[in-house]
Amino acid sequence: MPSKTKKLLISDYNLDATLSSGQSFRWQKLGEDWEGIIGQQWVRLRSDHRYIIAEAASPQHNWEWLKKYLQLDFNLNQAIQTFPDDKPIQNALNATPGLRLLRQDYWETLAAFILSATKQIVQIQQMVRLLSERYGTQILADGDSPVFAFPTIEAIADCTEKELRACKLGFRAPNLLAAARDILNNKINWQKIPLMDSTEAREELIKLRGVGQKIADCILLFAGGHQHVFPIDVWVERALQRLYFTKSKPSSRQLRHFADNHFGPFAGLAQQYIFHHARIHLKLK
DNA sequence: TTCCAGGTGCATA
DNA sequence: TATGCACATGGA
Repeated sequence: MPSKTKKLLISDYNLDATLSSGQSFRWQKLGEDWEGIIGQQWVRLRSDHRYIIAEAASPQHNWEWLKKYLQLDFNLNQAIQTFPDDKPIQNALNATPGLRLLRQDYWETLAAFILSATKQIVQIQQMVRLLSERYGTQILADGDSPVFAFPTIEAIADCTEKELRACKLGFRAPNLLAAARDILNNKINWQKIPLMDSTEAREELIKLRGVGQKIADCILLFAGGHQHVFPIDVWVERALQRLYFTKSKPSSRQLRHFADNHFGPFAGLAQQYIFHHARIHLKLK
């Protein structure tokens, strides 16, 4: 029977850390609950040690969309076994057990990370919210305020640069606009990206103005599920230097090489642990 | 007031 | 290949 609520069995799933770790920008914590938007669905989540309790705005025939987004079938323990046995990564693991990677929509991830350039996470959330309120469609929700899906590619492509700047995007506005229009004009092979290997997909994504390796890697990891991809941002760069290179100051090229060869097949997950650890626990800068 | 934020693109040497 | 800088906006 379709139901508005669902009890999902979990183990080692740290919902708080996962939803607040800078992968997705559409979640809000209200008391013990998380309210968020996944595609066209509003959902409220709450977790204890053994379950995530989900509540949707309308009765659901199946919950695969949520299971996929949360990656409930991902074997975290097996992935962690492949991590290097060194202090830094083990410390990051111990600091936030159960941190996971989500599997998000390609377009929304691309757009959000185009907006992420030199912005704090709270400000990215604000830009995404403004864009959604103004150019997304309203969706059914069971909370206190109206909720909007992230705007479609077409909706963004129809905007003017001025309208996007009015959503506080600043110099990111022309980049987001060009990305939407270039996708619709087939300037890049957008439809095939999910089928490509990571190298090919990255080459395709960085054809977009405002998308370099870091943003492309976030899309590959958070939307594409390319587990070995290791995005290096300022936090991760500082953390790697602090944790692994105490005596020398490696160039960003050397760091890139180190990251690609040190963390193994689930390097992307290792990156998320390092990022979260650096942001929450380490006094970097 | 000043500094800086999940970067990128471009100029310069 | 490496470094420096501009690019908007808002919070600390």
